[in-house]
Amino acid sequence: MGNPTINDVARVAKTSKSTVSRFLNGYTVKKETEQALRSAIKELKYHPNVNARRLVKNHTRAIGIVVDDIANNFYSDILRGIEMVANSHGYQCIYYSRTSNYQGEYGFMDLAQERQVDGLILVSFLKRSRGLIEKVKALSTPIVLIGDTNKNDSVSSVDVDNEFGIREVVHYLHRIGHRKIGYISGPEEFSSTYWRRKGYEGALENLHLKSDPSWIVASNWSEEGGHRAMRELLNINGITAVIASNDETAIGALLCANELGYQVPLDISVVGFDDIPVSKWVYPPLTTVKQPLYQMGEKAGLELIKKLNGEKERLPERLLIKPKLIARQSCRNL
Amino acid sequence: MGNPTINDVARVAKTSKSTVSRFLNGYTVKKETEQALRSAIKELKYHPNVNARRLVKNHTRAIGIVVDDIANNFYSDILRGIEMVANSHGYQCIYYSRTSNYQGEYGFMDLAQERQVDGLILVSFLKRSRGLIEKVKALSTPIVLIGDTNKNDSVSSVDVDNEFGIREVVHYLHRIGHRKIGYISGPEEFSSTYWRRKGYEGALENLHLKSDPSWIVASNWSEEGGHRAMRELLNINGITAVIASNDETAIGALLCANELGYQVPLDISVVGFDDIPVSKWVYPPLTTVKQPLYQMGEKAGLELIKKLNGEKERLPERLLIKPKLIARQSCRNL
DNA sequence: TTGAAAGCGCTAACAT
DNA sequence: ATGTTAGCGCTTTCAA
Repeated sequence: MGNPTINDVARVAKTSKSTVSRFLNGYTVKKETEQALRSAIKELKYHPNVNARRLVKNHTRAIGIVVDDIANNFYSDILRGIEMVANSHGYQCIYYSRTSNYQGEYGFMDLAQERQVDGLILVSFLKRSRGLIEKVKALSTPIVLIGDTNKNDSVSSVDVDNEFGIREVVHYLHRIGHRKIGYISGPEEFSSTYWRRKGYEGALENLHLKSDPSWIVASNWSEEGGHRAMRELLNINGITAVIASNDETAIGALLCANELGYQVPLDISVVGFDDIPVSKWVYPPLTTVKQPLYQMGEKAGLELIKKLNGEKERLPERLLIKPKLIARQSCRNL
Repeated sequence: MGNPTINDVARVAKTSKSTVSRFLNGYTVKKETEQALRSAIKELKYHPNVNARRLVKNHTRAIGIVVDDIANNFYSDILRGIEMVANSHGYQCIYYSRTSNYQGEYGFMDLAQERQVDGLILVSFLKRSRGLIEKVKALSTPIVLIGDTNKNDSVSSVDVDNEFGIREVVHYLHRIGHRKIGYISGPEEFSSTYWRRKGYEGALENLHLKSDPSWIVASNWSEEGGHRAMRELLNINGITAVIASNDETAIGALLCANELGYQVPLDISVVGFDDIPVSKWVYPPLTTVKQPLYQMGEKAGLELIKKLNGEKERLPERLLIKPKLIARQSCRNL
């Protein structure tokens, strides 16, 4: 009735279960026993029971990836990156969706504590609470964070260099002649909002460009939000460009400009952030900053695996990956 | 060094491990022992080892969800639906990404065979090969399919009623006066392409509308594809509406019409299928068919759980869920 | 209500 | 190269 076990295999192959186990684990056995083993396994349709193995080995060769919401496709490429390196190192990925899980916000910790996974990667772009960080540090399981990070957390993390990204944009705009640049900021619950705005302000200062608090308007990162923000910004006399802190907002800004009779980029330049797929389909194709999502996943995965292997030489604790400016057609060279 | 075990708990609570186990599994123990147990567990930071439990119980209370690509966000709501019912029945979800997994196309079968999960839900909208179906039927693990299904497969499945969806569209168009309707079909590797086209052809016939092979043009379901297809369709004399078999294609069609100087819906009506988020942002907001994704996930999850519980009364083997027409502004009432 | 003991399917000394 | 044995951490009879 039950599934065939290693004992059954041993029996039909006329050997002992240790030999079966050794064979299964890649140790060499005599040619003839190997033959017998192979045919026994085939005949019985034997498959090892990972639960038994995990119990004795005390590791799972699985890593847990916890996201706020599995149905949020913004992570997609990050997940691909993690899976890629995890698989190529013999690790399986198990996803845990934080919000949709009825075990609650910290339910993912059980994954580690109950020994379902050997390590954890937490991906979230929301600001992480002190409580979360403390809990995570108390865990004996190796862990790495993707997204909101802090130099002082003493837990490994990788993030986009948001500040750098926006700085690049400002410099680009400056290079092609813009001097009066507006900024549409994002929701405060995302840490990137802080860093991107910092990039904007810092770059203006570096370039000795004029700035004014009224040139920064907040939005909720939605298309409508971008639309509203743009309407305000367009009132500013002499403004020639606006930087939106994400693509949806930028698209809203584009639409708004259009409706109000402005031509982009002739009358006003706009640039976004993220490089979401639609950004190249809108009219005009949006100049934006491409997030190195896949690469972030790779780096985080690699870092976790190094930890799991107890390797000493590792990536910097807080790794910031530089995003890349994608110049398309939404900016005018003055 | 090692993690605390049930034995440690027994020792500090001055009782036996069987009692600890019973307590952990919800059996009642004496008031005092309960107290002792609770404080021992807390003191030791004890967490049960699921691998040991799974080994003896011979089930995992986990279901595997296998998708073609975890990074394809089209499934999102399906996953949400499955997670929802799975969690509320005490099951955990484990995701398995088929293509990105180096274990190969059938690697997901190990999930079941190695007893990592109690059941499997396979979601894919690509046509499934005979080989896959056979393998899956041979599995002793309960399984349900989402997406491409076949009445004769004798494996439970749920899918959208694609034929019904397009039929609704044709009837709607007919009701508002359209008589000459073009159709942009999709790639043959998706089973829905077949059913949707069947819906189009069947409805035309039912309504005694004229039809012509040249009114159906194939596309690859991309925006560019829709663009190209539309250019052809626009050459047809007297055509007043075109149905695209997905939203991206419909958006391409919209763009094409615009570029060629047609006004939508004044000069030509267009409707899509899927109701992807952008479809309401485009101009004009796209009339389309909303896929009951979340519901499909729920139904499939429920069906699997019934199987796992050995329940007799179950959903029909092949469950087709009706999608819903969302009338927005891309169709004109003639 | 509790404890003792057997056993889930596997791995890893240790011995041969 | 292989078999014997002890155990991984838990659940579940069975007896008390």
